[in-house]
Amino acid sequence: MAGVHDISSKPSHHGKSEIAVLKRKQLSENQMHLMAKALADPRRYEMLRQIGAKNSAVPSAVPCTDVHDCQPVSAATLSHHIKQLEMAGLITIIRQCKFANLVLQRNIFQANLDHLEKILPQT
Amino acid sequence: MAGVHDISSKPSHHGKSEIAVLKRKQLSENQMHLMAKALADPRRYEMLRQIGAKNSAVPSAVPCTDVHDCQPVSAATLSHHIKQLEMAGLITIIRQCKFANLVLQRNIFQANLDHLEKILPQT
DNA sequence: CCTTCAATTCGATAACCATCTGATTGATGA
DNA sequence: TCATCAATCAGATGGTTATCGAATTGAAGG
Repeated sequence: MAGVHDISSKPSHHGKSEIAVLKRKQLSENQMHLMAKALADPRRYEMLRQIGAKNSAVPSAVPCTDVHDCQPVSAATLSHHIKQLEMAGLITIIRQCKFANLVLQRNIFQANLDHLEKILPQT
Repeated sequence: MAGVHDISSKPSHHGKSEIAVLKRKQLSENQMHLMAKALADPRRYEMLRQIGAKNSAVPSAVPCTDVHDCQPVSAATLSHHIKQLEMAGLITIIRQCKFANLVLQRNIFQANLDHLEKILPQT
């Protein structure tokens, strides 16, 4: 039932660049949707804030265990949320043997915000 | 289970202005959360786009029926989504007897985006 | 080798929510 | 007055997902 009311129709004469633009647009729409879903959960929102917070020794790489210490959930649940954040492109995971370190992808985050602003025409 | 891991604790010596700031902060956090949830549903996202789209006769007031024509859902479902968008502060409803007209609240929308950007420190 | 510990995976459960149908309200016009 | 139509409400249902415990993997350290 998703996409039933698409714009579609307009079958022909796309130049290659037009198609590329469409694909990129759809990609960012999808990214947007993933980010919105990610931020819609209070726990993930909090986690993302922590990961993005400027603090401590290493700039911009937060140990997974630090995040766990701040969130009263099981390791399984935490892992689940981290996967969602990663799939949304909002964080990357740097693995050092046993440990996972989380990095906020500010460029993606910002790109999605910029994309959202364009909902407002003639700002 | 929501809010279990709050910042809280720190019982004393708040100046009045400090409290006001806290309240405002919490308000915008709540607004943020409502907006994220609103945008996380593809249908609501599409509706908001349409309401925000610059078009047609009246600038910035879209008849509810126009939105319904673009969304293959029942009137009840549409009403539900409109309520969510309104509760998130993203639209206001102007009623003219039988009809409802929807207006995107660009200032609220923009304010939430600005608030979100602050997740990224030292941009 | 065995233990420990961080992280992931699996299956189950409960809560949430988008959606529907049907009933209701309130305004319009014949 | 009655039929119509936009919008909302009430209740039910199905799908999605946040959460858990238990089992698994993989890397260190004794």
